[in-house]
Amino acid sequence: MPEGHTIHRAARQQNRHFAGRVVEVTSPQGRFGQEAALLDGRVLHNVEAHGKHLFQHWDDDVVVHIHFGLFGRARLQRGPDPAEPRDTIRMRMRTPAAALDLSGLTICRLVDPEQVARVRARLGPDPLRADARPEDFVARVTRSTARIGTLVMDQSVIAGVGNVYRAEGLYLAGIHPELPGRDLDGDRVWELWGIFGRLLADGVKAGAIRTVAPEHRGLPDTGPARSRHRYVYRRSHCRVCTAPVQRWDLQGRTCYACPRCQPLD
DNA sequence: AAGAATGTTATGTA
DNA sequence: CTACATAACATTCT
Repeated sequence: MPEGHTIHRAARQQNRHFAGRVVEVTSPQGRFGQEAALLDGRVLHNVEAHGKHLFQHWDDDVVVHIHFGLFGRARLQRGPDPAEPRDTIRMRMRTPAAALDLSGLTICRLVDPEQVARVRARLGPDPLRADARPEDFVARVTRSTARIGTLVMDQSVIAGVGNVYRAEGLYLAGIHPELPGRDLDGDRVWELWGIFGRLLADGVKAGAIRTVAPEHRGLPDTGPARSRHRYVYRRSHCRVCTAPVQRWDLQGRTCYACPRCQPLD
């Protein structure tokens, strides 16, 4: 589930329900061990997202670094008596008003501010952050011989884009994933940045990835219901021109493109 | 009910 | 130094 929009949404949700409060932290199966005990009863100050990374800032400069990986999920329950945690829960945060269960995480560790800086130094600009420098993205792309389809998935090039946004963003830009970055005009790369920014912001708002523009929603759609809100991702036919969608492996991930709307030139 | 999936890193190769 | 393949790890859904 998680691309950048999910992580920023989680940060927003945690700030809304837990920031500024004393939080009970538990690790039901002991999967977050003594570290949960260390956090338990502290005040959570602020939660921040950079790309797909989440940083919880607790009292005394204690920071929890979280990464959702492919399977990570955050489930919120309102009210004073949440259901029993299921056995995959890594960390449960709780106040009298709400409980949040985190599962499937690939990273969940205590770090200090220097380690936070080290992680963030490896991340490229995040279109959802005010401090993003889009020119860094444009420069990296236009200088690289790597294919644009692999560049936009590289978190040091742009932070927050995953496999769905890759497929849909490149589709909207009319760029074929196999094109080398350096073959693209700077203008088109700026445009691509804008598209990712808009898609990610929409994703945060909607809590789901829905990329189809209003003018395309009325088109007849033969695709399965689950891909109704997509142009090419996991579709057999292009949402707009109905050409068969190409599907192939790129760096171990399935890549999708419409050969007609995304010409290879 | 096996298999695929909105992810990253470490390691080896050319 | 760059690019890319592979394996390992995480869990849920169909």
